[in-house]
Amino acid sequence: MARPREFDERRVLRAVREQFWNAGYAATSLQDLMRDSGLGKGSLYAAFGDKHQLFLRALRSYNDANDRALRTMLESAPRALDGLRAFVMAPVRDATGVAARRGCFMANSTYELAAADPEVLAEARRTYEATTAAVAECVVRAQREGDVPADSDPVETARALLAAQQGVVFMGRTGMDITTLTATAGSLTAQLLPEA
Amino acid sequence: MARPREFDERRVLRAVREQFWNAGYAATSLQDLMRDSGLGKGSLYAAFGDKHQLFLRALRSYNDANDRALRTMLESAPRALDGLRAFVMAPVRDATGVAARRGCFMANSTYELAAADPEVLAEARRTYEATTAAVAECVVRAQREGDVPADSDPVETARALLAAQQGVVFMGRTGMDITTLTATAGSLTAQLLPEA
DNA sequence: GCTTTGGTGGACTGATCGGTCAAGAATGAT
DNA sequence: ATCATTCTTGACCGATCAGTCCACCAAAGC
Repeated sequence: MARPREFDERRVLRAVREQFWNAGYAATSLQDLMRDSGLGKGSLYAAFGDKHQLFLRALRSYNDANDRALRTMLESAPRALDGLRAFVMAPVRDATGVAARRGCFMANSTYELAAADPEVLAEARRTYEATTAAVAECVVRAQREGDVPADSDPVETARALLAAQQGVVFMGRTGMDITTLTATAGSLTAQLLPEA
Repeated sequence: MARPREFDERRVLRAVREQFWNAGYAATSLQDLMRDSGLGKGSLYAAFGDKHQLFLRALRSYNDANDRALRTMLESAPRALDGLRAFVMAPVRDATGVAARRGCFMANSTYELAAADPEVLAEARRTYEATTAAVAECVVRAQREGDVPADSDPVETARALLAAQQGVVFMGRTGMDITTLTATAGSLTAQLLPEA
């Protein structure tokens, strides 16, 4: 029929996501996106719509990938309690501290845009509800395994763990050194979850 | 000597801070600042320097005011433990949820700029170290009053409480309804601090 | 090999950005 | 009243922005 696309959509989305993640939405220009994706303006617009739609595409794919990874991690943990601990400690998993400074793409976007951008706000809510649900499910398993008190509310516990995790993400964003940050995350984990 | 200023510097800083707080740095234009402050471009530049310097001025004055308010609150608490609880619950003090959605000016700014702006990063570190110190001091008092175990490290405890508080701030920013948010904050407080 | 279809990339546009500057206005000093 | 000084205002600047558009081109069907 006609000329086929010369680019891989996923590759483009990945490049674009890195740029938005590093610099934020407003501080990323179309020139940056063209450079990183290797595409011209016309191609970007034809394939993804305007800057805002492209951003949402990148954000959603990031969240979906994250959600899948989280569920895999939680489900594959030998004991559910280990999964919950790893969840809170996830922001400090990179021992160099680079990842901690970079933060979470969704969290960064929420802070920058959620107040003024309904679509980003909706995506934030959707994502954190999905995360809460996955963690709550893991809490239920931990209760079955006898590691978490049976009388605690799984969803409420999940929300507290998520808030704690995001607190760690935030402290990382302030440039706190990774050693101190890891200690803080560990201290939160120890107090919010039963000891082994 | 010469013509006196027609504006009150603090009034201008307050107006400017509100705008930066509501919209963020990049999304605030000089026109917005002129409208809200009532000043012309020339006056703003003569009095505060460029947009970035003006932003830093607003941010620092916000942090200083916050720090004073925090210390007053902590010191005037009848029992130090009450002060610590109030610290974690502060983000949900406004029962309408409006304040929770708006978040914290310093946290918003950290997420938007700290990765790329060394001055904002430095201000973030300075602020959170000051906050940690104030909270740690209050933890020491709580230990003296017998409400917090004497063997826990005050600074480490303070960092965990700060991270938890910022986690609550973040959840508020995602638009979580104030009732759920308050429950989450309460649940964190209950687990991180001894019951009354 | 010609036509058709859709992808590509860069020139172009109008708007808006942050920042400068000069001319005028208001004041205190003399 | 006059002058020196500082503040105020808005016109103006170059740069950059997101977004449009079109000439060109590559591939598939005939």
